[in-house]
Order: sequence, then structure tokens, then C-alpha cells
Amino acid sequence: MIKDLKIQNSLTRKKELFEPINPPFVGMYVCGPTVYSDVHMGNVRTFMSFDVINRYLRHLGYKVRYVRNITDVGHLVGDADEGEDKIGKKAKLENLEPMQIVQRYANGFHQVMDMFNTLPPDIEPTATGHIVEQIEIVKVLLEKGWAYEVNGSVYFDVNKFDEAHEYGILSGRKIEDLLSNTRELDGQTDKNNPLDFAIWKNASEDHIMRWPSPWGDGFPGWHLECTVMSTKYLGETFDIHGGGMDLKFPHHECEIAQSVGATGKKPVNYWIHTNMLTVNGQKMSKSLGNSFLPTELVTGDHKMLDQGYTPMTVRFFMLQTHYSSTLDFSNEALKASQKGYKKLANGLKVVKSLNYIADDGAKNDKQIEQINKICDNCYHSMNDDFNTAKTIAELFNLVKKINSLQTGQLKFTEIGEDTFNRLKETYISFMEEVLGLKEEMPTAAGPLVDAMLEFYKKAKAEKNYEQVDEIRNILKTNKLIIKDMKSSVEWGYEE
RNA sequence: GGUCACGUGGCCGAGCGGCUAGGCAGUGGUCUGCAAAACCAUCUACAGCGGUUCGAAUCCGCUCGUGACCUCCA
Repeated sequence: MIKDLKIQNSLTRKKELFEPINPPFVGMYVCGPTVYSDVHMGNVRTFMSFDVINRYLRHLGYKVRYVRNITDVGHLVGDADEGEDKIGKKAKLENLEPMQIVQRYANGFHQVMDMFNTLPPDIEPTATGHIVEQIEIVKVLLEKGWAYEVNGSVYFDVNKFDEAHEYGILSGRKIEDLLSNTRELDGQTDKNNPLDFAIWKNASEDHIMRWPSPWGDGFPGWHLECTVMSTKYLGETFDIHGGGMDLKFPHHECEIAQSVGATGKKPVNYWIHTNMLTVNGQKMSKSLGNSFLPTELVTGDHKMLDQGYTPMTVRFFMLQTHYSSTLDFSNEALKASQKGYKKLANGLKVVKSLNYIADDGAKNDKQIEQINKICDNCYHSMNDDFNTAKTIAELFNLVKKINSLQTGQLKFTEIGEDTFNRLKETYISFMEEVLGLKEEMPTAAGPLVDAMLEFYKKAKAEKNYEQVDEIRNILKTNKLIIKDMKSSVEWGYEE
């Protein structure tokens, strides 16, 4: 195992060697979705990126505690601290209990994550499940003088915090700049300063989601839940905190302020921010109306798509780009990914079927060296800030070797049993374990396909070419192809 | 306006100062009943202009262009 993982830390803006606080344990917190509507592909990209990070850390032998929350209260529509609760709004609109909304979209979220072969987090806490803890931290912040109460709401005093510590270290913002850019807002009466943010909000008469507190009935501020839940499950200082880039400011900045205010400690050692999914160069977002739902992508039922794409094609497509780059969504790119992915999937199928047999090849040091180097590079690439794009390029290099072994163009004895085993193990583990790419059978008919192959071979031996072509066509309509090789006949996924 | 990214060949995308990225598409071969698959070979690059350096896609400056954040957003 090659272990010198480097991570691009958003906090320091540098690529740093990853050193967990208590190895082999690693604590990772990722900001999850607000479950007030369906997740779109942009959301999926972020969670997929962290899925690979989680998977690779485990592959390296770390004991990861992966916490990803579900926001089910406190996230407001529109301007900070003044809008309606997103979930409450949807509940009113549909005349449902807010928790029904939460359950519906949380279920949907899990289904989507599962569809894209994303591993579930170890702990998936909800904001409403931690009201008590949130009230406690509000008390602490009040006691320590970092917050003030006005009309049943409690606000974090950003100015005061900035004097003692430094507000804006993560996003590189200065308080003066922020102030000069603050828009004049109506109804912003309670806050002392426009930069202050609510940590507890008074609930008006018609507000459905409410809990009793020392300051009257209310609900927690959005930024607070992450501080509380990450601290509760991972400690006051933990290893990795992740989320989409758009959460850097103000969400993560506020989290830092709250944590430092409450504990006096730096909450997170490594911040990881993933980049956005774009459509025609513009960020995919619900408000812009350019978002794709996972189901639309799979079925192809969207005005901008001319066909559907399987979940693994999409996963592959996303992993072909580094998580910190924007990724643009287009039919052309997706189509190219479909073919590329099939090639990798075929490689997986082939390598699993290969077993070392001593043949008539002579030991070939150059091949041995090449294969070992590619295997090493899989680790080097992932160690380089989880560079999945580069890792995939290495896997394609391995596919060439695998295919050559299958067709007999490369002999087993040329590379030897050890190298063969390493090749097989590396390819399978990086595909399935690390990248989470699996085979997708277009038909649920493995044994039947094998039977067809037997007929094919027979027809071929009898030079009954009409039947040969017919069998080819039948399989092709089922998205399978026949690989006619010198020594054997096999089937594969149509590319 | 402020802050910060980015601009790579027909397309998508790695690249962090010298050593073939990779995929898709194209071209030429090997193989094949014909194909397909596979393998081998091959063609198009680093937005522009300066500078640093023995050497720059890679560092610095300027220009042009695109985007993100500054308000809810993964």
C-alpha cells in the first residue's frame, strides 16, 4: 500500500500531506442536502466526490467515521434570516406535515445515492434530532458574549468575533469589504449588524416548525446544526470537513465562527470543497431552472438530452474530472463517457474471468515493469488529492494489458504470476472499491447469454454463417456483442 | 464594484518547470468467412502579448474571454 496522501486544503489553499489526528481513525463531516425537494445532478456530484474520498480513505486502511447530515429545519428561503423555512413552506404548499416532506425527499435522496452506488455515511444526523444540543450551544455562545438576544431571536455577533479572532479566514473575506457590499434590506430590524447571523430564531404565530427554548418558541439557525452535529460525533477538532464550494461562504465561515466561539479551538484541519456542475458553462441550480433530475438523466426524458444514460455512465463521466474543477454537462461528453465506461466495464468482466495459466511465453521484464508502474500510478494519482481523472487514465492503460492477455497477444508467462495477480487485484479494487464503478448487466440473463454463445460456437464450427449473423444480431439488440478471438469466444457490453 | 478561479488538440478532460496523460471521434495496419471486439501505429494542443529561466502549458505581469462567491444553493 502506498500511503502519502495529499489533500488540497481550502483553508490554507495548499496541498498538504494528510495526517489524521488519531490514526488510523479519520473523522469526516460533509454537509448534506436540505430535503425540501428532489436532489439534482449538481447535488449528486458533490456527494459522489466525497463518496470516492471516503472509499479511498478506507482503501488505504483508515477507519473512517463519515458523518453526513440531513437538513430538515432552519434553512430559509431567500435572504438570510428573514425568509420562510424551506421545508415549512413546502409543507404548507402541499398541505402536509413538515416531517412528511422531510421523509419523502430524504427517501428520494437515499434512492438516488444508492442508484449511483454511493456508500451510505456512518452517521446521518438530522437537525431536528439535535435541537437540545443546539439550544445548549446557543447558551454557551450567549454566556461567552459572542451572541446577543433580540425579541426571542439570538444572533451571532460577527464584529465582536472578528476583533478577537478572524472572521473570513476560509473564504478570504475581510469584514470591511463584506460590509461595504451589504445591500440595504428592508425589515432587517433585529440585527445589530447586517453580517450577524441567526443562531436561534423566534417563531412567529404561523410558523409550523417550532421548539420551546429559553428565549421562547423558535427554531435553530441553519449554520448551527453542522457545528453541533460535527462536534458531537467527531469532536471539537476533527480531520475533514467537506461540502460544495457554494457553501464556503457564508455557511462554513459561520460554522468556524460558532465553533471557535464555543470551544476556542480550530474545528477542522482539512477543508475540502468540491466544484460545481455546469450546464452550458453556467452553474446548475434550481433557481436558474437548468437542473437535471437523476431520473431524467437515466430515462433521457429532458428537453436537453437526446438519450438516457445509465447511472454508472454518469458516475464515470463525473469521475473523469477532478472534483475541484467545474464539470460541464453535455450530450456529447456523456456519449463519449458511455463508450469509455463500457470499455472499463468490459475490462472488469474480462479480468475477473482470467486465471493465471503457465503458457509458452518467455519472461518479459519490460512488460512486468510497465504493469507494476501503472499499478503504482493508480495509488500515486489517488494520493494526489484524489485525482480520479488520472486514476481512470491508468485504468485504461491496465485495460489494454487485460485485453491483450485475453486475446493471447500478451502471454501469462511473459508477466509471471505475481505481476498478473497484482494487475488483477489492482484493477478490480480500484474499479469497484475505490471508484465505485460496477458492471451493469443490460439484461438479467447471464446463463442464457452463455447458452447463446454455445449455439454461436456450434454454428461457427459448422460454417453456418447465416445463423452466426443471426445470433450476433439477437445479442446486439440486447446491447451485447460477441468477441471472436483466436482461442475462444466471449461476450461483452456493446460500446 | 470586491474576492477568487479558469481559458489545453474536432470534442471531453489530466497536467503544479525538463520525461507519451487518458477517453471519444479520425486515419493506417494486424486479426477475421465478413464483421465486431482486441492489439499496434498515427494526426490535430496549450487564449494573446511581454518577462523570469539553460529550459514554461506549467512561474510573473498585462490584455482579452468565461465562470463562481459576495443573497438561498452541493
